[in-house]
Amino acid sequence: MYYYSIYICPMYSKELLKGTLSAIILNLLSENKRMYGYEISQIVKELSDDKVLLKDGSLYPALQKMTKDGLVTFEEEYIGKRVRKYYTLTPKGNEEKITYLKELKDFMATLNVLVFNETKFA
Amino acid sequence: MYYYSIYICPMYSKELLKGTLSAIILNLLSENKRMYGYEISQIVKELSDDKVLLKDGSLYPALQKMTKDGLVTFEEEYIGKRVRKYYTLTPKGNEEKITYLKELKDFMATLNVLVFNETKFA
DNA sequence: AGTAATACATCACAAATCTATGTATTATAT
DNA sequence: ATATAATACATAGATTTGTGATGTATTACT
Repeated sequence: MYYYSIYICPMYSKELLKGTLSAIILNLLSENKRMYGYEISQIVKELSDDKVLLKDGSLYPALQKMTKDGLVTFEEEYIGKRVRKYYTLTPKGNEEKITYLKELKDFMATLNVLVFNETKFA
Repeated sequence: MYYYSIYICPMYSKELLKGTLSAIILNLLSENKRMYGYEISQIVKELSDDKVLLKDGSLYPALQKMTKDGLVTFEEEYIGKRVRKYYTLTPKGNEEKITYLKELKDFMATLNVLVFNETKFA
C-alpha cells in the first residue's frame, strides 16, 4: 500500500513563479555544487519559509528539460534500494545562470519602478 | 491600405512578466485614476526604458478580463472618429491591488533569498 | 501495523502571454 | 499629394510553464 501527502496550497499565485523556477534551480546548483531533486524541493521550502512549495510535477520535468538543454548533468546513486539523481551544473548551465540571474535582477528593478513607483534615478 | 510596425523583441524572457502584468495595470490605474489601453502600453514602455513592451494581444485581453472580473470599468470617448476606452479602478480593483502588490513584494523578497542569496534575517 | 517521509516519474489540463492577424483614423515627413 | 508612422481598438491560434492527479516503491517513525 502507498499513501499521498495532503496538498498544501502555495502562498503565492501560481503565475508568479513562472520564469523564475529555472533561476532558482540554477542558483541552488551553483551554490551547492551537487543536489538531487527532492533535496532541492526541501531547500526551497525551507529558504522560503514554506511559501514556495515546488510540486513534483514542476520540479522533475524542469530538471529533465535542463538536462536535455545541456545545463545540468546527473549521476544516479543508490541509498539502499532507493535511487537519487544528483545534478550538477555544466559550464553552459553556469553561463546561463549568470545571464539569467542578471536578467532577473534587472527585471525586478524594472518592476520596482512599474509597480512600486520607485524612481528610475535611484 | 494599412501598415504594421516591425516587431521589437522585448528585453526580458516572456515568462517573467507572467503574473505581474495585472499588478502593473492595477498600480498604474491607481496612480493615474483614468487611463486608456494604448496610453498604458506607452507609459510602461517609457517607465521601463523600452524593456517591457506590452503587446496588443496581451494588454487588451487583460483589460477585458479585469473588466469582467469587476476590477475596472471603462467609458468610451471619441477623439474625432477614433475611440478610446478610459479605464478606472473599482473599489474591488483597489482592494485587489493592495493585496496583490503586497503578495508581489513578499514574493520578490523570497526570490532575493532563493536566487540572490540574501539572508532571511535582514 | 499503520502512517509519514523519501524519491523518482508521467500526462492531461489550466492560465497567461505572444504572435499574427484584422480594421480604421490621424499625424508627419517627403 | 502620398507614403509612412503612430494611434487605437480587436480576436484567435499557438506556446510555454507550472499544476493536479496519478503511479510506483523504499525507508523511517510511532
